Amino acid sequence: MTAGKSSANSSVAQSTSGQIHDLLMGRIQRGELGQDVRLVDTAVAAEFGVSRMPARDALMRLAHEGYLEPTTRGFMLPRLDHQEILEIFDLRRLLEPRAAAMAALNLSDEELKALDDIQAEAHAAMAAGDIERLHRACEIFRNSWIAAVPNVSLRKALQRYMTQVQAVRLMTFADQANHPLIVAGNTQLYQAFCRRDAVAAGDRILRFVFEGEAAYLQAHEEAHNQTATSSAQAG
Amino acid sequence: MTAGKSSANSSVAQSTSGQIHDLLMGRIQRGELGQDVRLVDTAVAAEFGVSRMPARDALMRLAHEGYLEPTTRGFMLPRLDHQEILEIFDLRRLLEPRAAAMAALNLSDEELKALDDIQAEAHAAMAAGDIERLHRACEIFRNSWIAAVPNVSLRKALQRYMTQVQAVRLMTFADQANHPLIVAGNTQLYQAFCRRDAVAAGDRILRFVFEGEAAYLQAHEEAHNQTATSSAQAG
DNA sequence: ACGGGAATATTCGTATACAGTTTTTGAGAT
DNA sequence: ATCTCAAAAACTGTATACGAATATTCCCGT
Repeated sequence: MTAGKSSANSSVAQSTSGQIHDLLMGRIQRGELGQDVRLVDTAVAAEFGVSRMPARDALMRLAHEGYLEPTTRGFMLPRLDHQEILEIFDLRRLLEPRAAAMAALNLSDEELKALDDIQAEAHAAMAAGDIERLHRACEIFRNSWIAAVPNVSLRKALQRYMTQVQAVRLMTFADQANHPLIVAGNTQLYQAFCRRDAVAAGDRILRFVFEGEAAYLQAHEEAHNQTATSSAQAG
Repeated sequence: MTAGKSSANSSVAQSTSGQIHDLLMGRIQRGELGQDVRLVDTAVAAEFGVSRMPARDALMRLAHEGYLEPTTRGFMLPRLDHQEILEIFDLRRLLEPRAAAMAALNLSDEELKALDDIQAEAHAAMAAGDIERLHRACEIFRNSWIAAVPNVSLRKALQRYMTQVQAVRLMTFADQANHPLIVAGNTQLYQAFCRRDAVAAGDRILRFVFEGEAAYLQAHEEAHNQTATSSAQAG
């Protein structure tokens, strides 16, 4: 709505710290940060050719927004624990059906076309077996329909759980068996949007969240077993 | 879960900026900030006897969390417009029933006792016709049961709309006819909590939000008419 | 060789300073 | 008296500096 109220939406950043914030968030969103990299304000400042203060502000802001986690030695990607992820699934079940329903009534033809395009991209990525590309396409698909939610407060609330959604996606995409489910789910959601069928859109996204939770639980289980066996081998 | 992960829960703050953040948030929560006060970092720093940096950090953090709004000259309470308030009612209808249901299953006997005490205080305030005191009591009642919501993410989401709740309360409390409705509603909610009746608690809070919206719409209408007549008189 | 503890290094939080920008103030002109 | 424009004040953002806390390293004793 208003132009540059907050730089959270990739709009132009006015201050240096805002620019660094957006740049780093882009890296986080694109998965360019390994799970073990430690972001230290001095290093970030040196990279951008500024003093510690803007870098520190950007890092602290990202931490407060939940995209990074402050440690005693630098900032790292948040190692979101199992419990937290489950809690956010709970929240998403409360919010996303209503949001999708409202989006169904509000999406413009141009926005629907964009959703169609990115769905085609997702299909191509799946066919090519390119997980990274599929991940990006799903991210864009989700952000696109969320952007059409007219309730600003609801929209912002959803955008806050981007990190959780991404983390879950990264875990569940590892199993290729999940890819068709995800793409088909998005296609059904898109079709509901095209029909302006708010009820179907809400139902579909609710099923989507449930399926996502199931896939996450399975991936979590497998990761847990793997860790157990490997540590058993080590010990 | 973990002890001092974030200082958002009134836990011990480690750094000066964290302490200032918590103190200022307490003032915001208790409604001690007028709609026109401008918080400037230098003034805050002087009040707490520190330099600008911790004060600035605290203010910016509060702004990023949504409790304050940055302006060209200091930070102010976010000025919610009509549309935004209605949107947040929508959000509250999605979140609060589930939150109250979970709180009903999670409230300890001590917490229930505290709710009972603050309800007695609310009754006394209503009998005395002390709007300010009733406002505070309702605020404490609400914060108390929300504090018992075990889902951390959901709890934080609810706490973000404190400003809206307060603004609505201030408007609707002006009409004394609303006072019995509010106190009676809280009493029913408390009784549902005591019975560990999650369904009744969820239903009750949903009705509460609807009633709050109706009262707000009426107050808004009246304020609108009053403005129209006064401007007509002036013109 | 291995464990413990002190010295070192790294990093964080805060203080102070300065430049750019915007709002307010005040003097002068109409 | 009011309007205009310039000077001043206030505020923000960033730079640099310093003390404190914590991790790391290295040396020494066992």
